[in-house]
Amino acid sequence: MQQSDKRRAILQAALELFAEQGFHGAPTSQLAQKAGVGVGTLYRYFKDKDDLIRDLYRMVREDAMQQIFTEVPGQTPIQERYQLIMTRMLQFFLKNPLQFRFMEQYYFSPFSAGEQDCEPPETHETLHRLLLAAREERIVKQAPLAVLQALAYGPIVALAKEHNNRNLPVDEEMVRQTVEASWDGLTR
Amino acid sequence: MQQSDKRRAILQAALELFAEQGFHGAPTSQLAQKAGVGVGTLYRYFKDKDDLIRDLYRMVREDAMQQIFTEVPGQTPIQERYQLIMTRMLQFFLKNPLQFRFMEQYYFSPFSAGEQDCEPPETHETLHRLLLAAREERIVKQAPLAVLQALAYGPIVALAKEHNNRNLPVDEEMVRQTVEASWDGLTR
DNA sequence: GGTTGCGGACTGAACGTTCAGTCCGCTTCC
DNA sequence: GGAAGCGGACTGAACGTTCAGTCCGCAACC
Repeated sequence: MQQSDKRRAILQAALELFAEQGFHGAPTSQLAQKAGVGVGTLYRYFKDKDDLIRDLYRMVREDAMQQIFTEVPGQTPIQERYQLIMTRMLQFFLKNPLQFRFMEQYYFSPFSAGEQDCEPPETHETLHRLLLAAREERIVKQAPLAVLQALAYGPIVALAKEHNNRNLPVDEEMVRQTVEASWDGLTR
Repeated sequence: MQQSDKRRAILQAALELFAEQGFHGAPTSQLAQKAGVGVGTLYRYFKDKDDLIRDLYRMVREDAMQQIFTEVPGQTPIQERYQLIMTRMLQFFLKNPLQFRFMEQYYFSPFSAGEQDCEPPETHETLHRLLLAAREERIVKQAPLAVLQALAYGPIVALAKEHNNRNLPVDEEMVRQTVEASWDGLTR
C-alpha cells in the first residue's frame, strides 16, 4: 500500500507552513491543525521535527528532479539540452513557489550544512556532466566548474527569487531571454 | 559623541551569531554574553530583538554600499564601470562572509517581506541606472530590467554562496571570469 | 447475528525546556 | 544625593515532545 493519507497530509501542510513562515515560525501545533491530525500523530510518522523537515526535503527534491530531467534526449546538441533543462528548472521554480522557498531555506539552514547530499546529487550530476562535456569540447569557457555552475544557476535562481519573494511577474519571453543569456555567459 | 562601545559590541556579536546560527538559533542570553554585557543592556539600545536585527541590517548595508560604490568614475565606459562595481561587490561578499550570510538571511526572512527598503535602494539605484543606460545605448540586450538584474547579480551571488556555505575556494581569476562572463550574458 | 476482546492508530492535555523581555538593586559619574 | 548606566535573576509565554487514554475496525466465539 502507498504512503498513508495522514503522512501525506502532514508533509503537504509542512511544505506550506515552512515555505510561508519558516521552520521556526511553524510550530508543531499549527502544523498538526493544518494537516487535520493530532499533534501526537506527527510523531508516529517522524522521529522529530528535524526528521520531518529532512524527509520533506527529500520528497520535494525527488519531485523536482523528476520534472526537470525526464526525457532529456541524449543525442541533441549540448546547447539544446542545456536550454531544455534550464528552462524546465526555471519553470519549476516559478510554478512551485512553495517548493522553491522551502528548498532555498533548507539549503541555507544548518540542516544541509553538515550533509553531503544537500547539493542534489543526481540533479547536479546531470547538469554537471553536461557542463564538463561542453568545456571539454570548448563550447563553453575554460573556467572552473564552480564558475560555470554559478553562471548557469545564478540568473535562473535570481529571477525565481524576485518572482517568488517580490511578486515580480515573469512571462514566457523573460524565461527564454534569461536561459538564453545564461548560455551566452557560458560560451566564449 | 559617537555610538557607544556597548552598542557596537552588541551589533558585532549579533552579526557573528546571526550569521552562524540564524536569528532563531541565537538567544539573547548568548548574544549578551558574547558582547560582554548583561541581557538587560540589550534593551537599553534596542526596543526588541527585531529592532536589533533591522538596525544591524541597515548598518551592514551602509557599510557594503560604502565599499562597493565609492569613487566610481562617471566618465569611463559603461562596461568598465560595470566590471568595477561587480568585482567589488563579489569581493565584498567573499571577504565578508558574516555580512553576506546575514544579508541573505534577512532578505529571505519575514523582516524584508513587507518592507520596501529591503532591496538596497541606493545600491540598486546605481547599478539599476547603469543597466538602464546600457540598454538605452543598445550595449546590453533589450530585456526587462528584472532579467538584466538577474543576469548581473545571479552569478555573483551564486559564487559567493558556494564560497561561504560550501567552502569553495575562490581566487582572483575566478572572480574575473565570473564578472566578465556575467557581462557577456548581458550583451548581445 | 450479536457480543466480546483486542491491537494499534490516534489524540491532546501536560511536561520540562527555552526563549524574549522585565525589573530591581548595584555601580558610576557629576 | 540624584540620575543614568548597567547586570543578571526572574517571569510568563511558547515551544517540541511525551504518554495515558480513546476510539474503531476486525477477529473470535457463542
